[in-house]
Order: sequence, then C-alpha cells, then structure tokens
Amino acid sequence: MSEEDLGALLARATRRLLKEEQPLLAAQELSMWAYIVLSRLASSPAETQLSLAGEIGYDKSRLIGLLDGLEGEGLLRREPDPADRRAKIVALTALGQARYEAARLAIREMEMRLLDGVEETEIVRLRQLLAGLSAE
Amino acid sequence: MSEEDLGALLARATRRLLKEEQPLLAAQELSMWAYIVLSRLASSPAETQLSLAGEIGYDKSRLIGLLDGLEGEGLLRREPDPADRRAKIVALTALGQARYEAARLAIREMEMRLLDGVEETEIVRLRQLLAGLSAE
DNA sequence: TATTGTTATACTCTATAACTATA
DNA sequence: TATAGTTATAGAGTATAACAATA
Repeated sequence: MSEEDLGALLARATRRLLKEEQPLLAAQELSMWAYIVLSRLASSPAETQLSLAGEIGYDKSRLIGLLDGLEGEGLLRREPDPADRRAKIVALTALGQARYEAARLAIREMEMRLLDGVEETEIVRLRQLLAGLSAE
Repeated sequence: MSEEDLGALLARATRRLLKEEQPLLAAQELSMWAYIVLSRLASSPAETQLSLAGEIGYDKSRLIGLLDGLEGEGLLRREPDPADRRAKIVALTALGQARYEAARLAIREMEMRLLDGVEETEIVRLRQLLAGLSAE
C-alpha cells in the first residue's frame, strides 16, 4: 500500500496551479475570488447576486464587499432588475471584460508552459477525467 | 476563449475528493490534518516536529495541539531524541498504523469507485500528469 | 547566538443571524 | 410570508511573536 492518495495528488497540483496564478492575477490587480467572479460574468450577466454567489460557491454576504470593490474599479455594474426591484443584475463593463481576458490569457500561457511536452490528446483526456471526478 | 481554466478544474476535482473523504475519515474519528499526519508517519517516523510540520505544509505551532490529540488517543508517540534533547521524534503506534490503514483502505475504495470505467493505463497517466503539475 | 517545542496573540477567512425593502 | 441585498457579529482557521530549554 504505497501509492499516494488521489486526493493528495489533486490537492498538490491545485496548490501549485493557484500559486502560479497568484502573480499573474496580482499583475491585473485581481484577487482569486475577483477573478472567479469575472470568469462567471464573462459569458453572461448574473440574474441576482444570490444566484451569482450560489454559482461560484461564495457566501452571499461576503460577495457584497467583493462586488463593491469591483464596481468601484469600474469592472462591473449592478443594475436594478426592472421586473423585481429587490434584485440586482450583475454585469461586466467593457473594462471588466478586458481585464478578465488579460488575466485569462496570462493564465492560459502559464498552463501551457506547465504542460509543455504533453500531447494535446492527453491534455484533452486529463480535462475529461478531471471534469468526471468533479461531477456529483 | 471558452475552455475552462485548468486551475478551476483541478480545484473542483479536489473539492469533490475531499468531500468524499470526509465521512470516511470521520468513521475513523480522524480530521483531514490528522490523516495527513498519519500518512506522513506511516512510512517512517519524523525526526522532529519542525520537520514534520515542514513536510506536510502545516504550521509548527498549530501542529502541537494536533499531536496532543493524536498522542492522547494513543495513535502516535513523541519520543525525546537522545542525540538532541530539544527535539522529539514522532512515530506511529501500532494502533495509529492500523487506524491509518483502515482509513487509507476506505479512501482507496472510494477513489476506485469514482474512477470506475476508466482504463488502468489512463489512471496511471492521470497520476503521472498530476505529479508533474505538482513539481516545482 | 541559533534552534526546538511551546504558548499567547493577532489576523484572515468564513459562516450565521438580523435588518430593510420589496414581493 | 418569503426573498434579495445588506450589515454586524461570531467562529474557525491561520500566521506571527515571544518564551524556556537546549544546542
């Protein structure tokens, strides 16, 4: 019984990736959670802050301050939903979209550097297996 | 630019694995950090608490309470090093070894269940790639 | 003077509860 | 009455500093 736990292997790889991402995000003046929020909003606005919190696995009360900061920097907007005046639609601004794409690009290049020498088909399979492991 | 970040994929897979491990560890009355300590000690004792802390990436001051608990349960011993009376050698007891192996076995079975249907050679390759990503 | 184990302290992150305004 | 956003508070987890014993 000497093979390492899969969980430990995954945890270490994750830690490594996050560590490599840190300086790239800092260069865009983004925290990890800020980047996660921008990632989620890049494809489409969030209906409510509550749904946004749920989708990214973040607490709705902590989300407030995070959005305050991002809105203050002009990276996103909170628009009151005309259909439900309690709710706010959260959407990226053009600046936010650009900032996200810059961070994303830097991260993508870092990932390719880490996987240098690995066949494209193997990377695809790796992604498949990771997605499969994530599925509940 | 629609492919998901590798870091995000890894983070989700890790979260899933740790979530699945939780009840298995609880059944052995072990916390995640306790299991990590036992894992490290299973192969050989630690020279000092400081080196143990460094090896598992845990704070040396927090390690104290954790070891106190494990020692109280009789899962490990702290023996003063005859060569350096400041240091304490940390080693598993037979009970600790057994407890570790029980947890390890349950986790191994859970991992196999999650990877059910995946070819053995692919699992080997997955482990290789994860180890490669972890290496500094 | 430096290091090991330890304790105490401060800080960050996270979760919970309570409040308001709308529905 | 229930829900969205917000604020305040409490808790867990983590990091930092200081201390006694030994090197």
